[in-house]
Amino acid sequence: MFYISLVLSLSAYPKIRPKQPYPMVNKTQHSSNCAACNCKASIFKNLSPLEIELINSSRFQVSYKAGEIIFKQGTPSPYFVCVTSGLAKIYIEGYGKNLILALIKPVDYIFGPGIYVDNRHYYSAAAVEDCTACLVDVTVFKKLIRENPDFAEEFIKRVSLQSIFNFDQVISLTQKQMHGRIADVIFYLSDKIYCQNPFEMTISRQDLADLSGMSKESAIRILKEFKEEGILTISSNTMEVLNTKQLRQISETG
Amino acid sequence: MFYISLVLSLSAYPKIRPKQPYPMVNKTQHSSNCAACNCKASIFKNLSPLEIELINSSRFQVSYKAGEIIFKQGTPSPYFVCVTSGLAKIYIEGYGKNLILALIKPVDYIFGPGIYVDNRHYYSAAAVEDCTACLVDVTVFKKLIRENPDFAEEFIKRVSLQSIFNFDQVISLTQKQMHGRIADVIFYLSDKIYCQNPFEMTISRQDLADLSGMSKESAIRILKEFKEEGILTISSNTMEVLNTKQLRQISETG
DNA sequence: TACACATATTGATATATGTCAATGAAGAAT
DNA sequence: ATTCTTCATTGACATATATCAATATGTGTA
Repeated sequence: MFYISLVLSLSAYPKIRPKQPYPMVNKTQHSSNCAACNCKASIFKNLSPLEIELINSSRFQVSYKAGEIIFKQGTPSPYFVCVTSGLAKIYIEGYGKNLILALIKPVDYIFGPGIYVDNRHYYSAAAVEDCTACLVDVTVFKKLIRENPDFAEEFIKRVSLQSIFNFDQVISLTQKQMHGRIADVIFYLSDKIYCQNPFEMTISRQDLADLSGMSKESAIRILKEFKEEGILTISSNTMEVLNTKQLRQISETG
Repeated sequence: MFYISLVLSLSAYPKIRPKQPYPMVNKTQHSSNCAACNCKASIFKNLSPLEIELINSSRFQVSYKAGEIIFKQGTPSPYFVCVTSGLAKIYIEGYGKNLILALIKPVDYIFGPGIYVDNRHYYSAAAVEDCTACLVDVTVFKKLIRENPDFAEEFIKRVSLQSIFNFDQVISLTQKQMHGRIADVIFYLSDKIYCQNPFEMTISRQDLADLSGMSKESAIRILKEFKEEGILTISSNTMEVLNTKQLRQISETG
């Protein structure tokens, strides 16, 4: 499905975050100015210095520990969330299980479709690794959409890209068997999220299952088969794809 | 993902189109002016008379016979398509089978996500019943998005509504069993598309299967079970839901 | 160290669902 | 009418996948 949300992943994943606990900082703290920030989401590239300052003035920073919920499906949604470090997931809470729509890494944003409808979240978001994020008031965001056509166009473009990504996702979920779906998720992780080949999977097996729309046990079994066939190795959550070509073929033959 | 596309369904379905063959009119023909047209898509409500005229001047009308392809996944996409009569479907051609993302009825539009990306279609569209449609040059559409913030905001709102619809669709497809999925499709047809209770199903069983992500045979079997349980009746493609409450429960229990 | 707890793994089993093949029914074309 | 073609229906069967239960592994804490 279909396609899906207003989230984008365009930048490279910098470095795997060590699992050391962060100090909890949940109070508002204006850190360095947006204009000078190297964690600025690329969607803001078309904004003037004045407009950046507008974003900056309504912005505040929050830290989340791994596992913490960032926002919950059904709740009101007054913020544009920009993930500046760590890894988060957005997921729909369905009938007894979750479907992960995407993983969000720095510097990407989370901006649900409810904001232009009824100001509610239509999916939940949670920190997979310890995260920091900048929150921006949506009214500022909407104001800029109205006032800056380049920004509006860029936004629509990103929404469109996300739709296209989601088309592939729905087809994978509804028309491929488990092997193909797991293959797709592995490519998503290695190419789009961790962007390395031997990569440390900071997501759980349950998350892997929620990404591929199957039970945790099934996901584990497929992984085991892939190991036995020499397609990949896993040791203590570090996965390496050994036979990309074969994995690609599994993805394509469903 | 469902989650998916830039299509919207807001208006009521007027009347079931009889299956008489239309005269094929595939040449350009400017019919009556947009400004006076009662088939105007509601997304245009915020446009000034001057802007409406801009749409009108770049617009032309086409007829499609049932079964004909309107456009094909992968091809370039220079038009905004507004369905003015009949019924169309948009569908992704996946691995051996299709997934219908939505049915499009008058007066709704088809406007794929590729238009702001690489100008290609990411799904196909075909006439289910005989159709007429108005095509508008996308450059005109994009120009209006840039120049009229109300129109841009309305457009984003509709894209968002579609995303939300697609969330439900993906959850239905990936987390419900066949009975629940068929129930969802029946509600979609009776509440959103035909908008009547005894309604004539102008879509085929294959379409029904492609809407619910299962094989044609399975879809037929579930329908048969529903008939046997007295939930609905079908005679010569006229379906009537007899026990809405039970059908709703089947939808919710997956 | 030992315990408690969460997460990962494995096996056995039930079942939901697709595939294949055959038959029937309804139009369209001759 | 009769043939032809497409679509709908039904049954038999194979299998992909979830569920349940048991065990293992790891991780933080007292």
